[in-house]
Amino acid sequence: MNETEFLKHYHSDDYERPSVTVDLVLFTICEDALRVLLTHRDDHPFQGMLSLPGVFVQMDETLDEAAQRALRKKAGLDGIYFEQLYTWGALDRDPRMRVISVSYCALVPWESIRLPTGDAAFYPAEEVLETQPLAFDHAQMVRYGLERIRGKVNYTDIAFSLVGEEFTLPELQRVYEIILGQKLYKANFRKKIADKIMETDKMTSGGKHRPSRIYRKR
Amino acid sequence: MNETEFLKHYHSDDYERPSVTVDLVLFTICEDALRVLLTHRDDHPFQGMLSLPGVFVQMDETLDEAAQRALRKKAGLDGIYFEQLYTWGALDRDPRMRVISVSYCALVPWESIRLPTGDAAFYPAEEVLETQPLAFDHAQMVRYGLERIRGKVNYTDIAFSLVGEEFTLPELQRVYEIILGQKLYKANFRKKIADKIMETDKMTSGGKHRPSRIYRKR
DNA sequence: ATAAGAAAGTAGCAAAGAGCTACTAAGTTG
DNA sequence: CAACTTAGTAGCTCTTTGCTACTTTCTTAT
Repeated sequence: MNETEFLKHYHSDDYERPSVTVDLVLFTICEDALRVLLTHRDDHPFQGMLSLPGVFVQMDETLDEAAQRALRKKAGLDGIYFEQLYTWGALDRDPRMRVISVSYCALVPWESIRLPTGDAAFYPAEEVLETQPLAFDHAQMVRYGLERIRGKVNYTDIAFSLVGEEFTLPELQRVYEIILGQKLYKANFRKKIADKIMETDKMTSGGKHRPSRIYRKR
Repeated sequence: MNETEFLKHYHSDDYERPSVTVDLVLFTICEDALRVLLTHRDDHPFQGMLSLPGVFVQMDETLDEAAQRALRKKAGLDGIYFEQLYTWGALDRDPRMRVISVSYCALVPWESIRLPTGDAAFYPAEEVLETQPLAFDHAQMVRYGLERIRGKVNYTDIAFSLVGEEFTLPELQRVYEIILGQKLYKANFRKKIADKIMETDKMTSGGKHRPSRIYRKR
């Protein structure tokens, strides 16, 4: 039996299959806090609770494509940084049926956000985790996302995904501080990121104190 | 409509669903190299090529449970270290049908291995990746697994999962060197892991030179 | 005008960690 | 008992990080 023959006779309907979804942990920084996009659930299960935006994975799209579709559909965003986080497969994570969910983390500068229709809004991540339960296992996903960016901020460039194309160093430092949850020393910070940035000839203006130089990512 | 009512009326058969598998990247260290468990494929597709052991995820098991089942069934192993790696969802990764695969990485000391029946064997990971293609996207999975343990070896305890309960420091150092692909300085290495180990009162014997002290993980 | 206040940006020391070399210790083999 | 080999330690140097103190440049109040 050659390969063509084999494929012809192959039956793929022998087993029951789980549904697969992609859930999105979309972070931004606003008002000195990491915020995560959440929506109120209208329907059972977990009616009235907050949950992450998600989509079912279609048969003709990859996981990354499903994540991009979710970003576009639920947050009106395109072309921003995202990465796969973890895949969740507890039996009862959705009481309706077996659903396996691939979580994705995405980062966007606050200034790029134009929230579309619907009640989706950005909630302070730490605070919302402490004060209320989220639908499904979404609290675990948010925690996992926070861990991931905390773990990666020091040895990757992900922090730049949370500021615009042009930024000042105090602004960028604030991003690091919010992610890490601690104050950093100005001088050390600048030494560390010196090779990742390019200075422009522009300065901020209109502020109340000394203007700050504007930089771009190298 | 209350929640019970809702669940009763919920239809979960409206969408076509992908199959979900778990593929296992099982590493051990033998003959001064990281080796990965592979089997020869008997059937199409990729007949005759090497592939990772894998199982379909059943409706009554979690992803971790599926990974444990694969470990038990394909390698006769139980209770060893494993962690989820990444989930692969390319449309054509399996030509028969849409299959999404959750890859897991597992580590086992060479001395714990009793390979069961079948042709499964441990191949030097780097070498096999360079010399022949693997079935499906399994080469990517192996590469991802290698990256993961290289990335984690310096800030976690995963290296201990590749030695037995009792080990000497030259032996443990060799594990680090093989994972990182470079020689390490004895003195530095010992400083770095000093707080992770406990010395026993035992020494190696029967060797050709000075005996080495035997340690355990703290 | 000029001083005070506040944030931006820099200089430089101290402490800690990593890189490296050279030594001593304890076994086996000829 | 000398030579060899591997185990284990001491200690220097160099780089990085932690931290403090300073200078610079703007706004605001007097």
